[in-house]
Amino acid sequence: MKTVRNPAGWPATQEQARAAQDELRGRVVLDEPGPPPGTGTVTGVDVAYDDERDLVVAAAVVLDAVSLQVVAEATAVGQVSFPYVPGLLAFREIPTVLAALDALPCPPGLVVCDGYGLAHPRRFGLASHLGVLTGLPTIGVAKNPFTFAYQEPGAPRGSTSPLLAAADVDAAHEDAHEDADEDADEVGRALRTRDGVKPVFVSVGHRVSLDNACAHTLALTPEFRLPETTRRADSLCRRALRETTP
DNA sequence: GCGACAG
DNA sequence: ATCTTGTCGC
Repeated sequence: MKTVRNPAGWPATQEQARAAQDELRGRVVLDEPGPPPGTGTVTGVDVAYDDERDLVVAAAVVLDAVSLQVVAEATAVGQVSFPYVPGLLAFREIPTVLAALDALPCPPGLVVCDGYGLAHPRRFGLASHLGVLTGLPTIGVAKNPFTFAYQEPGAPRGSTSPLLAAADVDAAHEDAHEDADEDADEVGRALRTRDGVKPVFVSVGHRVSLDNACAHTLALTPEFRLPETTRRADSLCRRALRETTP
């Protein structure tokens, strides 16, 4: 496990980071359904921080999509090079996550991120960003709704409700249709993965439809609220952080 | 101006 | 994210 360096030209300021998002956003592919749920492999990525030493450890864990058994895993260590700013999470996590993905001995298949994709202030969250940089199909599964409005889904597992972002009133030309409920965009879904338990917040990253993103998330939550991919990656990067003693 | 704010 | 005791339940 070797330490990572940022890609050349990686943004150093918030202004550069927002500009990078605005430019890369156009490369997101939204018209592909993505791999069918229950086929191939699914990979979870997550990171853990050491504030004392400004270290970040990333983990990538590949699961068989049917058995959810671990097929492969890898970790990477990096220096934290960006502060936590809501909306700019990717610039803190992605360089080390890329290194962990590179260290895998097999293709990742669908990548499940801890955070957002389209459900983002500039429609370019962590999952979208990772997808554009790798070309891989990605989705985001977040634990919190951020600032997006949503109705509480029904109590049974599998229930959903749209995550709504206020539409751009200036560009929407709402006058063209008088229908109600046309003044908001569905940027993701609140998805109940366990009966009566707080939902997770699913959004598309890259090259996956929202329906498929939700189906994958349900297939990954036979027992717990969070996807098995996220749980495995979370425990691995925490363990790797504990065992990192420079 | 003030509050809210993925991880 | 991370800091943390006990507790309830399978």
